[in-house]
Amino acid sequence: MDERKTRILEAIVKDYIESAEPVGSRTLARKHDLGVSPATIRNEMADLEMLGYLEHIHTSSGRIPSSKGYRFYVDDLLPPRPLGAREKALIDKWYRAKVKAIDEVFKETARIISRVTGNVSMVLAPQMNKAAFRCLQFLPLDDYRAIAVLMTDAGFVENRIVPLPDGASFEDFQRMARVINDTLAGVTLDALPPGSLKKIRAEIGDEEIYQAAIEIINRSLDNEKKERLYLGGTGEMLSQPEFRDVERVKEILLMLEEEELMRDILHAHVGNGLTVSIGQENDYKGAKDLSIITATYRLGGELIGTIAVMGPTRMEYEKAMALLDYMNGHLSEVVQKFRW
Amino acid sequence: MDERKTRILEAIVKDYIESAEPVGSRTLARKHDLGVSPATIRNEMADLEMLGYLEHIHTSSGRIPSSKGYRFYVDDLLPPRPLGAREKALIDKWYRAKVKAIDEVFKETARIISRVTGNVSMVLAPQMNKAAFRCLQFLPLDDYRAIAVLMTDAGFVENRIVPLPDGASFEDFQRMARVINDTLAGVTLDALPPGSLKKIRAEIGDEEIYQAAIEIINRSLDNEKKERLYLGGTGEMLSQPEFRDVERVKEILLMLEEEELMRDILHAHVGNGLTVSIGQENDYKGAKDLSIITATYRLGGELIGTIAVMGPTRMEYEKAMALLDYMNGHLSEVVQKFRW
DNA sequence: AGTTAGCACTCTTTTTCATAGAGTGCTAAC
DNA sequence: GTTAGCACTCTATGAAAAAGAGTGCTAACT
Repeated sequence: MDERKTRILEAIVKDYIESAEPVGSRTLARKHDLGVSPATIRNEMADLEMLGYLEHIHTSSGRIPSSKGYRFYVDDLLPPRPLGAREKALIDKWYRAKVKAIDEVFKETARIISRVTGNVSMVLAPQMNKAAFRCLQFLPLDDYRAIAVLMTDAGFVENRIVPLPDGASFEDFQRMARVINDTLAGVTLDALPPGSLKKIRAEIGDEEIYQAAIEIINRSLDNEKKERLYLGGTGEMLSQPEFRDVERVKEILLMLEEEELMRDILHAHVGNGLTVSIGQENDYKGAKDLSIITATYRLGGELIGTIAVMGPTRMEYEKAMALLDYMNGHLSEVVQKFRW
Repeated sequence: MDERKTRILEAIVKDYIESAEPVGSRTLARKHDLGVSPATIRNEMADLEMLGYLEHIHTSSGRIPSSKGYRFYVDDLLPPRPLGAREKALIDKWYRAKVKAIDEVFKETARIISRVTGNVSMVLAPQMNKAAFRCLQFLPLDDYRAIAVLMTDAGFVENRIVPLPDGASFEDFQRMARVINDTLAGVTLDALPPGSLKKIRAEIGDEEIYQAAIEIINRSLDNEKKERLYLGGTGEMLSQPEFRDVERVKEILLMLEEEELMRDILHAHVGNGLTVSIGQENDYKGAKDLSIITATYRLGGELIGTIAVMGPTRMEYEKAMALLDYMNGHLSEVVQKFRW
């Protein structure tokens, strides 16, 4: 990979990202001032194809970048470019206007991402079990039931209706809450230390109430393991010429509707900061011609959520990465603020 | 509209719903045993077109039903058919397997509807302000803040972080909660009787705490006026031949992403029980070639939510209506159960 | 040895044209 | 009132031709 090959590859990737059309040697020579003739470019292209950076649809159409080509472009050619001040200001303004509740932060984040990039965006809201336990309270409902309200570090409140076991009174539950609060304060929900359960059991005494307590904690965990997924831009996506085929669109929409699947895909891609996964590199076979960029946000060093862009491999990586990076910082900050 | 015209119109609508192709006289005569020749059918078709029940794309293609044609079909020709026992059993089973929390009832309802009808489905979860106030509680958070938990009749719990005004203690808040609970129990949130506010004010005494109380109630209302909208089947929809055109699909997806808009559309269509709105009849211009069927569910006579199917005017009305009717009853029941 | 011009060849896209098929509308006969 | 027949219209389909873009290779050039 000498200097010239690099420049030509870069030009091809850029052109293709812009035009969505296979790039030929002549056009390339005309548009970019590479200082060599189309013939030379053709030779270089043949080399680049041999090396696996480019692909050929058929004998006589221009080249398109392969996954490897994009990979090289993203890793070695893209200067990390921060988002422009104007865009930042716009985003901040949008947030201020739209966001009234914590839920909406995620929704609007997804919206902004899809608007700016023209692709599908996904936002995984913080997982409760990754957040630390803060406090558990009960509210009386009637003689048989109470509402358990569970709060975490990240500003989330979860509630659940729980039946009172026979013979237990609301006061028993209050006591149970006190014990649990004392024991679990600050503990991460997905890693309850085994000792703490024993301690709770000992403190509570009554076996039936202890079972109820465990039940509540487990139920909350159960539900919250499925973090909320916010999707945006399914309509936007159709502007991309690669989705002119309705069948393909259908496949993708069906995929997007499988929340479980999308969560799995996002989890698989989580890394440190920005992660780019290009075409073939994706594990899921329905995404072999898609690229996924993810960014993760943290709270106190602990990973609690993910935002992502998904689009055709021919994607404006630079823009998407800069945006994701910014939104990520933003989101971390917002979640931070909601911490108490 | 004599007997024969009616039969012919019915045959055309059914054929068109099934095939999505304009229906011609010859084919119609062959498939249905109408006892008359194609020529007669042609004459009748011409009449039906004159009367506005049928339409013509161009001189020599078969007829397709107009909005008026569908309307006649739906109103006068469709026998109200309940859902088959097998389907019902399937749905009930599905619910049992999938639904673990109240949220999921709505999500899965949307999913079932879109699966069965092959169209987009929408479910509006109960509005809090249509439900009756049940109880307000506070949980201490830190020295400056508390969590207000608001519960309603319909089984929903809403929480919100509220700052304690200067000089107020948590005990003041507890007292305030007591007053509010006593005063507002059973009152519908969107119609707080003016007298009750005065009463609360008098009881609380302290002006600042009173303001905080009002603030909390208002904020909750504010947020809950936007009931949750669950969407399903955007992928399913693409199986319909009328959506072979990507541009059209894009428009619809963009429309569906506008939650506000969708809510408005649903609200506009709400009636008693099943409502069918066909093509032109729709107010929103992006839905002029779509039909929307809605059903509303109630709690104690009060309307609290809506479920809907949206698809091309060429829709299996019979199936969709039967399904919606069943799901509706089901949902009313579920919400009822969650009542306390 | 690297670079370039030239040219034959390939493959796609677009256009044109002809044809087949489905359907209508009208007239005249039943 | 119903039907058969027929001319006419419009669409869909497919073949063939032409245009366009691009490659790969060879030979010439620096």
